[in-house]
Amino acid sequence: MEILIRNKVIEAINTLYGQVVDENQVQVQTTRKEFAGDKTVVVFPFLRFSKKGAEQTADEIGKFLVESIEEISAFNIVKGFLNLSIDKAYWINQFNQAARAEKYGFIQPDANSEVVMIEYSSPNTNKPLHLGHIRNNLLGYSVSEIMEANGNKVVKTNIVNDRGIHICKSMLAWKKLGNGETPESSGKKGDHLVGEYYVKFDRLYKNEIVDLIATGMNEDEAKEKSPVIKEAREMLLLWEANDPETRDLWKMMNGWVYAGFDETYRTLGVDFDKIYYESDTYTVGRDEVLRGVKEGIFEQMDDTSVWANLENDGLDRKILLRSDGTSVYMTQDIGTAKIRYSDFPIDRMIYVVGNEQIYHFQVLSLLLDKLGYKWGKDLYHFSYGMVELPQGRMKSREGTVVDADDLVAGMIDVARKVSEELGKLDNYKDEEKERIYRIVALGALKYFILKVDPKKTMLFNPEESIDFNGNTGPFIQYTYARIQSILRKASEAGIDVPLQAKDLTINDKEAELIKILVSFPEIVKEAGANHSPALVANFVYELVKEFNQYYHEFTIMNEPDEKVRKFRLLLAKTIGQTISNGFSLLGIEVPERM
RNA sequence: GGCCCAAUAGCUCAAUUGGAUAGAGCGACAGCCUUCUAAGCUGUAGGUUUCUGGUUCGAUCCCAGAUUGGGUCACCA
Repeated sequence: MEILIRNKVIEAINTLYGQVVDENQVQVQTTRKEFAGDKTVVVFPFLRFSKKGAEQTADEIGKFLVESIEEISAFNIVKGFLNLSIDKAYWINQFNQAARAEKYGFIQPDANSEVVMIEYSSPNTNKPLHLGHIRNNLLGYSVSEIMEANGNKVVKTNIVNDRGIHICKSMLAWKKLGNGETPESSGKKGDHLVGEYYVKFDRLYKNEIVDLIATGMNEDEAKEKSPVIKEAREMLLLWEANDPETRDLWKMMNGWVYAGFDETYRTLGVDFDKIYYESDTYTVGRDEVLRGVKEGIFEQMDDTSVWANLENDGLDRKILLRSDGTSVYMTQDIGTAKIRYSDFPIDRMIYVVGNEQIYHFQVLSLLLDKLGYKWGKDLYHFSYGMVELPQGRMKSREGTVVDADDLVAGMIDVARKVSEELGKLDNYKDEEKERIYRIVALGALKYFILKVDPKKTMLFNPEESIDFNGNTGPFIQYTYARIQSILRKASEAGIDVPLQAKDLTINDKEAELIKILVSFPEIVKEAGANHSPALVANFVYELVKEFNQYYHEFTIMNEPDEKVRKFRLLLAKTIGQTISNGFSLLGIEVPERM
């Protein structure tokens, strides 16, 4: 409709004033609620063509549009804004399209669809997942769903950083202090257990530094000379040299971590189509770097370390291989990229990684380009903002890291408490109750995180638990549950919900609801273009808020006019479906009752 | 210090990408359950959109500068 209006406006200006205007000079937008009308054309930009006042120009264009577009029945003018009224029949027709489709607003991928690979999560195997990872995982999963709803073939991928000096640190601490402790022997979740040893290493290291400084060494030197850090470095060399004992220990401890991660991923409801491990890709990266040296793209120093000089690209020098020959993060990312492109026919690559790594991805993009990969230049770094606590950034040293598992468990406790107080589920089996608590708890957490613009830094206050009232996941789930309750009542009463609405008049509130509802396809598209789950979240909230007012103001089941009653049932059902579909894009489930 | 990013109600976030009187939730205050689930609905209070200039018919949005906060510039990841 907006496109039609835009074209007709261009036509109007051409016939009325003999001028050709560019398509993007014509602004058509939904009319703000406080004014009469459905669509608004901003006429200010056309005044220089008409050489007339705003009101008169609007009037002339308005008359033209009423004549040339059948669905436009009337218009009004406020200042330079031309508000067009569109027939309710048009909206009912639009509504029927929404009611008819099972996945309204979604585009099915086909053979010609682009293949989009989305990397997210990418944990290190030396510590458990925390709140920052949660934002990453939820965004990654949701963006994947959104891209798929936009008709792309999506491959969700995860690169596990399973090797490197940081992994050796936990291994070393476990070897020194572990006494053979395992997840089984201690009853601890594997990733948490390994995380404890990473912290223990840090403590050892710090103590050694303090001791060395006491002997008169300066800090930098102490950091280099500490025996335990030297041991860790030796361990990394042993690991890269395939030392069996080191490899076995590594495999065992990583195994514990993976079991822990799997559990957390399952709880969060995220998954992957293909998981890569840095231990498999870093050698490919190293070979690529060495090829770069041979071809004169990178330079090797006398100490054998390899560097990329990006000063001509406005960046710095970047190390690619250490003097001891071991790889760094960047080396691995080069290898992973190469392998991925040979595994899949990737058209677009999206990295869901925090904005602290903007520089890293600028460099990666350049390096891949220099190595001759044509896709290097247009990799997309989906750079999201940090999650901060009221005191600022999470710091493991200060023990302020919010653990992912603890957070989810805490949310479930709150959901249980709230639900028990309300007592609406008293007649249900414990198993069913627990299932609903989980849905609601995760709905609260996910919505809380996904409703904010991914680019922005967001604040999380662990002191105040996430709300269940107002603009929240549970509020939306609750509305969905109420709709299902109505539909159950209708079904019990033997009322069939019609498939289409026809031959009826709708009230203003219903028209308003339909207008919001039918904007969903546009929202899905925008969310895809902007990689923004927040747009979907805001849409669903607006829809639900409007529906709750409607629910309060009008009765559905008790409506005496059968035709109206049936239409309202269809309206409620369609809105329920859209809530569910919208939430599915966020990875949030909806309960049938709560 | 160089570069990058942000700043909107007491708090957490929106604002159709330059449009109309800047909106929600939380918190505060006042109402609404004999009525399809009150995790709901209604109302009141709350704003010099950090500041100063500029561009424009029109600026929360674009530009310049300042202030404040954050990120990043490692043989860490």
